[in-house]
Amino acid sequence: MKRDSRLSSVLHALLHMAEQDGPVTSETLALCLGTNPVVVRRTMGYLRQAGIVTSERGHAGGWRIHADLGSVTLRQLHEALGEPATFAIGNRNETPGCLVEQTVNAALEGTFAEAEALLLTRFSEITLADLASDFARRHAALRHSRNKS
Amino acid sequence: MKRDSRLSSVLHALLHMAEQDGPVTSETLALCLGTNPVVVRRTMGYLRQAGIVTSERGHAGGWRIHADLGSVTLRQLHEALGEPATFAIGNRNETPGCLVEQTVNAALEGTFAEAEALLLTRFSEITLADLASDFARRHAALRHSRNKS
DNA sequence: TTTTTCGTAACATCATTTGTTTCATGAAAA
DNA sequence: TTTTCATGAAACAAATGATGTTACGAAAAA
Ligand code: FES
Ligand code: FES
Repeated sequence: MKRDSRLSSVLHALLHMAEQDGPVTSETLALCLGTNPVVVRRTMGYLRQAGIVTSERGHAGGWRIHADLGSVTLRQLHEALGEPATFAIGNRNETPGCLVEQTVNAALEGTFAEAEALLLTRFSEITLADLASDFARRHAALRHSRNKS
Repeated sequence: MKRDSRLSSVLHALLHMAEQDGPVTSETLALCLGTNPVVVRRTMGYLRQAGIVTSERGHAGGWRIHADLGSVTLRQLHEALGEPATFAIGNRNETPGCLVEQTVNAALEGTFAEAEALLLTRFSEITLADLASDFARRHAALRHSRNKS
C-alpha cells in the first residue's frame, strides 16, 4: 500500500530549515527530499496555513520556521496536514445496516481508536527541538566514530 | 487512501459461517458482502492456508470453520492475511543514508511500533466467540426494542 | 525590466486494492 | 456416464488515491 509520507517529508524539511539562518527555497528542499518543488510547496502550504512556517516570494525568498522549535509537536504537524487517516486497515462498510457488520465494525473500531489515541499522545510528546537535538547527537556520534577510525 | 478491508470481510464471513450448520458457498458470502465470489475465494484462501477454515468442492460444497470459535483471535486472522501494513502513514525513505532522515525515521518508527504493538495485543485478546456473543447480544437488544415499540 | 521564487490549477504517473472474466478440476447428483 | 455445482487459479480490468509534472500567474528584489 502506498503510505502517506508527508509527515516524514515536512519533518525532514523543517530540520533543514532549523539549521539554516535564512529562508530555504522549495527548490533546495525538493533536491534534498528527492522530489519536485511543487510538491514541496503543496505540502509546506499546509504548515503555512497552520502558522508554523512562513514563505516569501522573489529574490532571497523561501521558507522559514515561524515558531519555537520546542513548541511544535508532531501532533500539531499531523493536524496541520489535515489529520490523514492513520490506518491502512479499515471496515468494509462504514455505515452498515446489518447487525453482523455492526458487530465487526464495533470490534475493529474500538481497537483502532485505542491505538490511534496512543499514537497521537506520543506525537504530542515529541517536539521539533527533540528531533533537532537527536540529530545533533547522531551527528556528534558519527564524527566521533570517524575520528576513531 | 484505500484501506485494506479483508480483515473486516473475513470476520463478516466467519460470523455467517458460525451461524450455519453446513458449508457456505462463496456465492452466498459474496452476495452477503456485496462483492464477487472470486474475491471471497481469494480472501478465504488465506484462512484455509492457516488452517482456520476448510473448503469443499462440488455439490453441497463451500466453506466451513475448522476451529473452535473461542480459539481464533483477530490477531491470528490478521496474521493469516499476511500481516498487512497497519499504518497509512510512513517514512518517505525507508533506508536513508543521511542523518536527517535517519533521525526523522527513528522518531516515527518508534511511535508507530508502539501503537502497532498495542493494536496487536488487543487483536490477540478478541476471539470469534467474543464477536459471536456480541452479535447475539445486539440481536437480542434489537428484538427487545422491537417488541416494545 | 529582468530574475527569482512562491501560488495554484490541471494533468500525468504509479502503486495498490478490489472486481471481473475465464478455464480447469474435483465431487456429488441425475 | 453425464450433468451440475462448487472451488482453484491465472490473467486482466477498474477504481482509488498518493505523488510527480507542466504551465502560467503574481509578487518581490536586483
Ligand atoms: S450482510 Fe448483513 S449479515 Fe451479512
Ligand atoms: S537529504 Fe536532507 S539531509 Fe539528507
